[in-house]
Amino acid sequence: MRADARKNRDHLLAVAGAAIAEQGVEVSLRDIARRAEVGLATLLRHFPTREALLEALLRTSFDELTGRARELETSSSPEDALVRWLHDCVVWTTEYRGVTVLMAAAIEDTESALHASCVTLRAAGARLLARAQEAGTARSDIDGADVFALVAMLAWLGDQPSLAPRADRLFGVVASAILTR
Amino acid sequence: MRADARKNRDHLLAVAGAAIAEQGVEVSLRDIARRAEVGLATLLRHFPTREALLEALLRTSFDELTGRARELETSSSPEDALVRWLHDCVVWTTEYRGVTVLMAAAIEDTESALHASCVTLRAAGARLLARAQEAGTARSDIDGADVFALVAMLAWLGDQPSLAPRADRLFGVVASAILTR
DNA sequence: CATATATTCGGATCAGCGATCCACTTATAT
DNA sequence: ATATAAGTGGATCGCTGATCCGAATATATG
Repeated sequence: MRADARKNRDHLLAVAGAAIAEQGVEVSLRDIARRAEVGLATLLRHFPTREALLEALLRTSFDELTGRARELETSSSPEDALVRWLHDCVVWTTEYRGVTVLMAAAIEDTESALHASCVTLRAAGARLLARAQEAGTARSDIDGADVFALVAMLAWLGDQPSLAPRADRLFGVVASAILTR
Repeated sequence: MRADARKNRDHLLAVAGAAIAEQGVEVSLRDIARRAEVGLATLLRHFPTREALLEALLRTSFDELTGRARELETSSSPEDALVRWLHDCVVWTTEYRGVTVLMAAAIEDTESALHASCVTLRAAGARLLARAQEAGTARSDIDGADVFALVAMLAWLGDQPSLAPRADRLFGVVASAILTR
């Protein structure tokens, strides 16, 4: 990649991160391009879709979350590990208002730039769930896809201004439903 | 209202219902107007916002749901009444893909045409919850707004094609979390 | 260093959206 | 039959993301 292109790409990512933090993932791509003092076409060549832009922006976060899952797998009791990781996931999404809908769409769309990351995340959750289930502390009638859906639900809740104040309490309610104690 | 206007209004409602059933509540208003063989301006005069159109379209459903709540209040045990009504609410939203987001936005926006209906719905749920709480069969650390949020979460889940297959099972999980048995 | 060329850029354009304006039509009351 | 109030919808605005292509430029080569 040419040096000037690399510079534009990096700059766009930085600006996009700021814009999304302010306005959520549905922020106008034109706005991002304007704020980066770059043509819209330039943004769209580097990141042909909104998903592609997000994938580049969230790659680090995704890696951190899967790493966190591995870490908890050895450092905590199965039930604590599961609940803490779910909490980490939900908290993380609050930084990217609106990302949940895109992730839900991506996990079954193999063409989406976010697909692989979402599948990896779901697998990490499934491992933690299986561990708790083997220990007998998580209900056995749910699977990794259910956990992914539950996280998505709670994350979506946090995205809705009117419902967000309930997010913490309802996380507890849902967590208590997953555990068998 | 002039007779021709009334006719247009009714026709628009019928067409809008069909269009929304096919494409969800985010269907293009221009499309609805086109299918009704009417100018976009005409649709927008009868229903100045998407919320206003939905309000007219869903008024009957809203009334049915609140009526159903009253009915269950006398015909079923407190816990059955609560769970069945929640289920009715979630099932109902599946007919109007995407309506959950608008309802979540409307419940705190007193300007929204959907506001009153949402508040009424939340109150109906709060009554059923209180009844179950008094009977000691629902956890006491949640309130009507929490129930509204839980229904919204589950309804949203049903709107996401990739997560919808889990909706039934997770309804059960959430329901079991509300009840204290 | 000068030049060739492959890459990158972004203004211009397109079709779509909801919102608004206003000249025109039409139902209805007198 | 006519006056008038009510209703209509084409045209236009600013916005969105997508695409095209002539212009600008970084870089490799002579």
